[in-house]
Amino acid sequence: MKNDNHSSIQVIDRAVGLLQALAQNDDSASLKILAADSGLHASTAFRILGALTVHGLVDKDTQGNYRLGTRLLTWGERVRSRMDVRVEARPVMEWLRDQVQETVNLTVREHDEVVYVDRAIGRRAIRVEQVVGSRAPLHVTAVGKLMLGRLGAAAWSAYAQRTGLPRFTDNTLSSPAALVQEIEQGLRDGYALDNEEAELGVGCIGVLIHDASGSVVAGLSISAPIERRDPAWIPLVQEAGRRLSARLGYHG
Amino acid sequence: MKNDNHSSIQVIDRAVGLLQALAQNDDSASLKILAADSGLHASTAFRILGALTVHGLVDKDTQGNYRLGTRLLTWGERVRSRMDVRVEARPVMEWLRDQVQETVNLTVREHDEVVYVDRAIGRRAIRVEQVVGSRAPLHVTAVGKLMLGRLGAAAWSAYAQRTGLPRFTDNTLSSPAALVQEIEQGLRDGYALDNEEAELGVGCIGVLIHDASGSVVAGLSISAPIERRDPAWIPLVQEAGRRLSARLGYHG
DNA sequence: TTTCATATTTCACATTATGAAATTGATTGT
DNA sequence: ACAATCAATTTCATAATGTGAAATATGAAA
Repeated sequence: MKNDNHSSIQVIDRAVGLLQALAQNDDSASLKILAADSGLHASTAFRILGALTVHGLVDKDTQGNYRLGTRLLTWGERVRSRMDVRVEARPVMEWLRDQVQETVNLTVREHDEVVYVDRAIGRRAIRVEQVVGSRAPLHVTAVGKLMLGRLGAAAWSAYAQRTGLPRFTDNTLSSPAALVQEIEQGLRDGYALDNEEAELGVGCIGVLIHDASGSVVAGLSISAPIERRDPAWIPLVQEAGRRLSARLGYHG
Repeated sequence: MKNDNHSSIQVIDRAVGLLQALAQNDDSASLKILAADSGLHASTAFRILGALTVHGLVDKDTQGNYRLGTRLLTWGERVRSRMDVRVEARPVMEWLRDQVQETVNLTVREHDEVVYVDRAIGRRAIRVEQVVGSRAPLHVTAVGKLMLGRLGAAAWSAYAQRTGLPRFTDNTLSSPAALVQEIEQGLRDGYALDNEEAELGVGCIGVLIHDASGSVVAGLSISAPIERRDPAWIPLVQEAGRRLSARLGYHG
């Protein structure tokens, strides 16, 4: 390590320096200029720029000059929508909650689990409430099955193997075949249900939320005592999902 | 190099892998999960994430988990506005050209020069035309002096030393003191002039264009035969600059 | 065709990044 | 309150990587 800052890695410092130099020019820049701006030997700059290009952080224009690559747009959008999603979701969640008088949850996926990040609590005395910050495995939640669905078939089987699909109730989908069927159905329908799979007595209707780049950034769901859950709410959840995705710039 | 792809640098591949893992989780992620997703040893992931954090590509939330950092938002915005600026500029340039019947130019800065990237040609038979793709030194153009101005005082003197401020006409500002005075005036006024400094007989009025993050992304200017240039056009150029910046998301 | 500037490739080796092990800190269970 | 467990962080010997100087290739200009 070349300095007291023990969080320094020379190649990363150099790569970021090159990206900064690209960000400071308003158009594309030649290898010579980038090497000069970053203080690097041209062959070093050349190789680092090549590695960044392979990953889409840099690309080359038609004259062979370098510029910032579109991967940064994608990641930048992830940062923006992370900042936006809770703020944008609040009025939509309250709208949906007021339509059906039940709790509305906002979740995000973290690896094999959904994490409850916000909620609009239902107005009835007997209601479902999830603790913000709490988690549930993907396969036992409506939105978690959709999130898993969007990761692709290889991810479904890897998830099933990794977790063993533990049962939470008699209704939990515990075989890979049943899970795959449910996921495929949910992707087709554009919504999914939790039929007392996580907890007896609790039923959910969930949809996915997309950002401007089309990526899934969250899940939105109604949770209610199973006897009150009403299939008539499905279009309302889907409408809320569309509204929130649109607020995040998704127009797919 | 570990594979045939000669554009590979291991640390960059690893850093990008970690950033991708962060992008795929919808919320922040722990070190353990990131190491597992990326196949890296925890101490290796720890150091790489630390280096990325120093540069703002990653940050840690209040629970100590990692997430994509705001520098990516900034760079992503640079990519977006590069894509947008020419498209958004076209109607504004045509509007401005129609107001004054003279050529309107769009430029970007590349190191010590402005590059002409688009134009709306004036309608009079005798008119100023710059070739798209051609360049001029910053100090002899209206917008170039403003662009240099926004880089800060240290950059002004470095530029003067590096280039020697070559004279193009008797009107070129060739002393550092004269250039500094002109730059400061332009930053105060919110526009700058080229008084036959690049070419005898040609006068310009220019303003800077900003993107949503407040960065300068381009310059916009009218170029006319000096005897036709009219100070009454200054508010029109400023209005065109505001319109174009607003279209790019700037609200400052 | 020749010249020149920039981009790209090669390679010996100096320096960096690595991973295994140890240590520290936080959380959970008793 | 204390012990156990787990994740994060630090240390350090060294293997492997990234480096820069030199050579070569390429394309534009004269």
